[in-house]
Amino acid sequence: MRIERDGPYRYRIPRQGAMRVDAVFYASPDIARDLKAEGDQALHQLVNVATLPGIVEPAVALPDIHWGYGFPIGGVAAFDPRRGGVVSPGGVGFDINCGVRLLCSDLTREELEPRKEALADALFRLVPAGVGSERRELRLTAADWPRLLTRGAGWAVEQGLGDPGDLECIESGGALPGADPDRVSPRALERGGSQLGTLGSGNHFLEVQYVEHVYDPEAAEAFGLFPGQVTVLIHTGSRGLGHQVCQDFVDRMLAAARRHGIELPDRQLAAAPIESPEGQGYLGAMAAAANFAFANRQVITAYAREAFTRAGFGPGSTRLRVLYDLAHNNAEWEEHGGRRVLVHRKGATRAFGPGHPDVPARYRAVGQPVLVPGDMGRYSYVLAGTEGAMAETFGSSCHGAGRRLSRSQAKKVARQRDPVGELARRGILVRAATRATVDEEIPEAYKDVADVVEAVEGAGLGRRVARLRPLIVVKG
DNA sequence: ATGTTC
Repeated sequence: MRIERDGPYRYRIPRQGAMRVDAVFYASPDIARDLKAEGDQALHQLVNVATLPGIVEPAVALPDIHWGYGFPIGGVAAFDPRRGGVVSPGGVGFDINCGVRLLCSDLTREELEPRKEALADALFRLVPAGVGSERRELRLTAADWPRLLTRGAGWAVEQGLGDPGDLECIESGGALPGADPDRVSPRALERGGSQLGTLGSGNHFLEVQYVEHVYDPEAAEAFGLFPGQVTVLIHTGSRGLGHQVCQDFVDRMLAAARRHGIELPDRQLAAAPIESPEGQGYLGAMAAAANFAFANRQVITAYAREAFTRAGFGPGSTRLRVLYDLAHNNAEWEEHGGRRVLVHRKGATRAFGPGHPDVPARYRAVGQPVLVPGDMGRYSYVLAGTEGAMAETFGSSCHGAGRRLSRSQAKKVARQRDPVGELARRGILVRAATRATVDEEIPEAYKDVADVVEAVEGAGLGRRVARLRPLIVVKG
C-alpha cells in the first residue's frame, strides 16, 4: 500500500487498485507507525471503503481508527445519491447511535466529596448496567413505539423524564429525521422493550467527573464549564434494539449488493444504493434505532438526577444541565461542498465549526461541543468543532482513545491485579455489574486519549476546551 | 457493541 505523508498529522493513501477515491488518515508519527505495522487491518479496511460506489473524496480516518466490522472504527465516509452512492450497515456499526451525553452540575468537586460513596451507590442502583440489563418498570408497549422511535429524546421528555430545555443541546434535537418504525422488526422491539434507560456493557459507562483543566476559557464559558465543576458523562447506545436492526439488514444488504452489481472486497461491507428499497428500509430503521438511543440517554439523565437527589444534594444545585449529546455511530444527511451527501460516521464525532446553523445558538460562535471519552483511569476531553474539520473531514473529529489491548489481552493483564482497588486508591470509585467488564476496560487497555486529541488538534480538526477527570465510574 | 456462539 502506498502511503504519503501529507502534512503534520496527515497522511494520504492515493487512489490505487479498486479505490474510487483517495483515503486520508490523521495520526501522530507514533500512531501512524502502529497503523502501518504488519497485521494491522484498519488501513486496509479504510482502503476497502474507498472502493464503494458513489463515495465522495476522501475516505477519512481519525487518529483513533481501529479494526471494526467491515468499516474501520474511527472512519467517516460520505456518499452522493446522484452518483450511485450507497448506504452500508457496517459503516454505522452494530451499536447504532452509540454516543455520549455530558451533563454539568453547579457543584464543585469539594462539595461532592462528602457524599461521593452515597452518590456512587445511588447511581449504581438507579441506572441498570451490564449485559442484558433491564428496566422493567418502563416496559414499552405497542402504543409507545411509533412516537418513541420518531421523537427520540423528546418522547422521554413527554413522559416526564426530563425537561423540554434538555432537547436544546442534543445533536439533531434528539431525534434523527426519517425514522420509519415499521422497518424495525418485532424481534428488535422485543429485545429493546425492557432496555430503555439502561447502560449495557463493554465500553459503556456513566462517569461522574470534575473539570480538571480549562484550555480555552472563552469557549469553556460558552459551554458552561468552570474549573473544579462536577460533570456527568453518559456513554451508551441503542442496546439490543439497534444490534438487531443491524443484524436484520446485514444479510438483506448482501443480497441487494449482489443484485445491484456492487463488487465488495469484504462481505462485511454489504451495501445497497441509497435510493433502493433496501437502502431506504435500512435508513428508516437506523434512524428509529438512533432515536431509541437518544431516548435511552435522556431516560438515564432523569435517573442520574434522581440519584443526586437521593444522595442528599439539594435540587437547586444539581439540575444537571445537558451540555451536549452526540452520536458516535450513525449515517445522516448533510451538506458538504455544496452537495447533499449521506455521511456515515462509525466511531467518529460530528464536529461542526463556528457559525454552522446546526450548532445550538448558545454555542454557535464557538463551534459544536465534541465530547471525547478516554479510559476510566485517566481523563476525557471536551473539544470544539473547527473550520478545518468542515473543510477536510465532512465536519468530523475523533470519538475516543481507541483500544491498545484486545479484550482478552486486557483480561490477562488485569487478572493478576486489583483494578477496582487501584482506581479507588486514586480517588476513583468503580461500581460494576461484573469484574470481567472492569478487567476488559482497565486504563492500560486503551491508548492515551491525550495522544489522539493532540493529533486531532494538530491537524486542525478540533480545539481543546477542557479536560475532565473521573471520580465515580458505573460500568456494566 | 450484543439475550457476549440465534
